[in-house]
Amino acid sequence: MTAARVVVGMSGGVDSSVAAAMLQEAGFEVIGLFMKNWEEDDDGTHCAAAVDLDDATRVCEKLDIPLRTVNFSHEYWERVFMHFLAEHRAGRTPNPDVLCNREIKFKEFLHWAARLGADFIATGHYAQTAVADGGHRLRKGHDPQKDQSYFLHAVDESALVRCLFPVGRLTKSEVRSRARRLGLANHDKKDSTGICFIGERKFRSFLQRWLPPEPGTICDADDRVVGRHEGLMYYTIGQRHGLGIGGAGQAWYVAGKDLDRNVLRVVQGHDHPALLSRGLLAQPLHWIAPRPPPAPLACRAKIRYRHPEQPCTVDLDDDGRARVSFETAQWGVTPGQSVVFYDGDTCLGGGVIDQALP
RNA sequence: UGGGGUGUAGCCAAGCGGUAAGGCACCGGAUUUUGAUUCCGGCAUUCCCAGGUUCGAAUCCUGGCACCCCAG
Repeated sequence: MTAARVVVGMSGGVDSSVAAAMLQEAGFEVIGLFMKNWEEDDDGTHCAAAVDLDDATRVCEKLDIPLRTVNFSHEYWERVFMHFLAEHRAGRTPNPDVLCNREIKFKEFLHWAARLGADFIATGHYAQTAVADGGHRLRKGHDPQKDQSYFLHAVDESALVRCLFPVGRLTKSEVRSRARRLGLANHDKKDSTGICFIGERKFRSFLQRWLPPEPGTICDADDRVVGRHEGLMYYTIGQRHGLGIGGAGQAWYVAGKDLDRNVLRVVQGHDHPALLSRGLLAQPLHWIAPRPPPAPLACRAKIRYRHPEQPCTVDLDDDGRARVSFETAQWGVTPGQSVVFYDGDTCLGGGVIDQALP
């Protein structure tokens, strides 16, 4: 009998490298795939993708597995980046990586692998899958510090069926020591940050390339002018730096945006009540399983990546919009970001925050 | 023009004869597969200017200059 074939998305980082090695050890026929989904821009300094391809190539040579490359830049641009820009234009703060996973890594990549006759695809995500009640579930990664299920909550269950996350049952340090034992050159490579496939950027000037400035005033809660902004789309709720407001008292934070008047609303002090929300509305929603769960649903929710999950109750209205009520008020609830629901270690799904409720 | 007050980093602001606190902003780094938050580090050889007293002045004295407030 022939070994199952798996295509591993290789980023050039440790996690996907170790994932490939683990699958190989487990007896799979492993094929590596390096995705290039962003065309280099004028910066010139961002040759990181070339370094990453280099690292992926060396790892695959070491493991003696074939490495293919593919370019989904067009799909990324159309289905992820356009939406990313539209959301910013609307004054919201999108999470492009959530979309990237749904549209590119676990859709385009999956289709591409299927055409190659693959039985599965795999990535270096810190997440796990499980079968329960006859369905596929998404579970948190074993390492609580690295769990990336938040970014995967929008992936369709039908895709999860064909996904493997080998490093999901390891901790980051276990992954690194495995890489070291395997003699992988990238065992000590720094974790990647910034938007997936794009990398770290000076965010405002990056956005400025597509969204031209629309300067206006910055006002406090009493509508007094305290500064000037360059365009509402460049700021996000809870943001402190980059406002340029000096003077007496505590630091200033972005509390809201008045799009009609082009006014950025700020408040003084991290603990200002205007930064706290008892609840939120989210839409559209994506449920993994069971979907949708019976409402009202008592569970835990994350408002952003790497924030402790919060006990809450989720109610659904007729058009499938969620109303989330937290036990304790949450800081900096931001429209455009994802709210992701958990039942223990199971990621139930989530949605896009539409509105923070006082 | 009289009377009072104030002039310390981009902005607030302590200091009141012993060799420039702190906060905000800004910059750098850490954390981070979004954006934020958070954390750590940096940030006035100099206190409006010019003289003077003193071992020693941002602090005292003299004279300017600027701004603010109250009178007119």
